[in-house]
Amino acid sequence: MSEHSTTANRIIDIASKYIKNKGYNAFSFRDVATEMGIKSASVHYHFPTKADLTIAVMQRYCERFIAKLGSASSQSIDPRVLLKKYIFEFKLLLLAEDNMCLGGVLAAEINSLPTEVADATHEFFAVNLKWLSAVLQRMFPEKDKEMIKLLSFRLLAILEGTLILNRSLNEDIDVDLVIDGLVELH
Amino acid sequence: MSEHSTTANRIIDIASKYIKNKGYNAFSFRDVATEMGIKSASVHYHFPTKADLTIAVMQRYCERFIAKLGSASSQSIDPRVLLKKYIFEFKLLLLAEDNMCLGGVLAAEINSLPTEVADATHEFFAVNLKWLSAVLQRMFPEKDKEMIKLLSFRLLAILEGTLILNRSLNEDIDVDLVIDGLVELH
DNA sequence: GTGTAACTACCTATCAGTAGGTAGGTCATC
DNA sequence: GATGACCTACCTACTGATAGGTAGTTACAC
Repeated sequence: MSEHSTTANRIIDIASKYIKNKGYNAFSFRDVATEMGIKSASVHYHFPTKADLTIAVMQRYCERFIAKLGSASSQSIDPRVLLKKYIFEFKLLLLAEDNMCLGGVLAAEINSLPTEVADATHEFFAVNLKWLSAVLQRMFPEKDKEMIKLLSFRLLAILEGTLILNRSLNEDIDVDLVIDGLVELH
Repeated sequence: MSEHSTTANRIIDIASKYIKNKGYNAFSFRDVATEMGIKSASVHYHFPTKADLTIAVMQRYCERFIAKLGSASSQSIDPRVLLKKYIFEFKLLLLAEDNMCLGGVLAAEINSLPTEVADATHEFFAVNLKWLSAVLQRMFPEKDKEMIKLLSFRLLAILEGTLILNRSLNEDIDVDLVIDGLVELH
């Protein structure tokens, strides 16, 4: 559980927006500081390095999503409902601001990221795939683990791919539409 | 038809590798020049600005792909064969070096790109979708244009999404596997 | 209740490094 | 002698980061 001051949280808010928008390598402490109305040195006070700030952004992003999702294995809830919830929260939380996912942006830049940031990005996707796999396995108990892994991978790939395409084509095609009928078929 | 000297072509080769790897904002003229064994000022001689160089990279990338694909509407070829060819060339040409697509990397950074570069990225995906739509329409003549557009979009989204996920998860899941059985079902 | 130490949240000023880009020179080839 | 392909040398702008200072707050000792 990360605990940040209100100022630190505002910094994370703004940094999050900038990273989603421009990527890790194109945002700067000065960007964030200027929008905050403080100096870049003061941002360093809250987050010593750029990597520290980005990790904090990614951690909060990840934590909030998991908190919303809840347990993937809670037997009381229909996995089909859980899957719908996943898409719903993905759109609501992760795509808030600029219709883009932080994980996707950082993943594209992964080879020019500090290792700790790259690890945080890796972790984000790993957590997502784990959750999805648990739900899909409950939906299709007859399928083997490899197949379930592939289905989760495909699902997440479509989500991230849709965002990338929408962004570069200036379109706004709904992920629901792109995913529609994909899972039920199997 | 872009016509470049051998030096210019080598610069494009190296720049292409760097952009795929690190993205637009994390590669520099000095990177390219050093690997070429020349000075960064000499790279400016061939490509006045960073945007010019990146556009040249993207243009050659796009041209080569289209040249390999051939016409999507040539009635003599089974569209199913054409689609297989698309995936084949996508893997062979576009993913050469670092198993990544230039379009996907640039798309993620699109809001921090010079407009001309953003336009070239847009163009790349537009061309891809157009080609795919033509082929899919021949495969499914009964489907309306909107549905065909959606199917093309989904296909390309999976491809780009798979690359993004593979990259950040350090996996190497084959796009064929992720796509398998997707088109035939419809 | 005053003195003082510690802490928080900022500031100014500055650093070394790197970015993209330019001006002007050299030199071989045609 | 013009051109192409490079060079040296340099510029300005910006990057992430650090040092050291300051005002305001809180905590505790006397």
